[in-house]
Amino acid sequence: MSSTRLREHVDAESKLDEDTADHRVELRLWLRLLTCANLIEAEIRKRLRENFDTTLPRFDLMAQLERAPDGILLGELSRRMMVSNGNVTGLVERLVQEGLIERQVSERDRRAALVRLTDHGATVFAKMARAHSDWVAELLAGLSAHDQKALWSRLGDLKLSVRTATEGAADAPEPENDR
Amino acid sequence: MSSTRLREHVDAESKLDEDTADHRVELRLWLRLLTCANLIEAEIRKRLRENFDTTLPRFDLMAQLERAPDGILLGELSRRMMVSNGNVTGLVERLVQEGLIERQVSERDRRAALVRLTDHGATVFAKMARAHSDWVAELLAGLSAHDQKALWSRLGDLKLSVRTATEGAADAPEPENDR
DNA sequence: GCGATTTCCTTTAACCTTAAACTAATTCGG
DNA sequence: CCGAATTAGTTTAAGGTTAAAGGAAATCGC
Repeated sequence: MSSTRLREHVDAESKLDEDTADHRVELRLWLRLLTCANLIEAEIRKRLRENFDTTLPRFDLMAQLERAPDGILLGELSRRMMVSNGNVTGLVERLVQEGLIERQVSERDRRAALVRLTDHGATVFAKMARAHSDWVAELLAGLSAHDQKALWSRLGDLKLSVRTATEGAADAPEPENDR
Repeated sequence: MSSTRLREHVDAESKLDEDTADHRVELRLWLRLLTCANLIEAEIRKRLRENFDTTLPRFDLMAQLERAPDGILLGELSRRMMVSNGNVTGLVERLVQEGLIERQVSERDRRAALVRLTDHGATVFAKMARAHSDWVAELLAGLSAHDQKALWSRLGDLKLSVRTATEGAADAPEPENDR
């Protein structure tokens, strides 16, 4: 009844204090989004470790290579994975060590290096990818197909909102990981 | 016209191969969720670094302390932050070093240690929290209030789905970060 | 051609993160 | 009381991550 209850409806007032707006709704939304992503990610990391003795970054890297049978440059790889160059250097090093991928210095540009899955790597990745896919489906099983599509669509809006707010004056195509 | 176009409508067939189901929809949803979370998180990390010369984990830790003016045990802190004990040990070490928080060994249990914000830490955190809140609102500004609520609600379903799939036989209350 | 610039990648220093092993203090069962 | 089990934190080893600096090769502009 008192003023605190009323304030929600007094647009004239709330618009005036933009500098002190609390943004409660946005914060809760962001925290929940983060919680969801972290829960799923943690579970997938755990299962990758337990079942295949590997990590999510290595899996992600191999997933990129699987889509590029002819190999891919390190720079392009780091762009697609949205991580730094130095990061890829280390990941590639370890995966080569494990015999899952191979590096090859480019003929026409000796700065550049191509990486691709080895046969063994492709075999291993196929197994991991199937399991990974099943796990994700299992974790999302509580949502109907309709809900999944609705959520996907709303996340599309969110992605656009973030990109718009971030890319100040840019208009770069940007990597599309999720179509 | 051809069979590929038809297949989408042939339920009898798709239900039969559950073992080889491709889970395309679920995978795309998960990838998009991850992309959104990563975009926002990366931007916030960047701004925390540029504006306050700090990191997201430190900010998160201080946010927990701000909600517990009387201090909090390290174990409880690691539970609320959903990270390992050892992780908290290191973060606390650095924040103490910076004079933003203080540690105090418990009187009644000399294994346990309380941490709380220093006055300086509280002042600094207040500034960071306001900025952080504004940033999140800015990034989500492309969504109407209605869309935000709808997304929040769908993420609630998702969270439940993941928790259900994860907590095999458990029934723990679980920390609630986003209410 | 050739110096300046750009591009591709690696290295470095610092931090975050975890699982597993460990230390020290408390509590529990007799 | 005292040994066993539990609990609170720390340490360690390994890895992921970044920004910034650096090295080497290619390209650009005259």
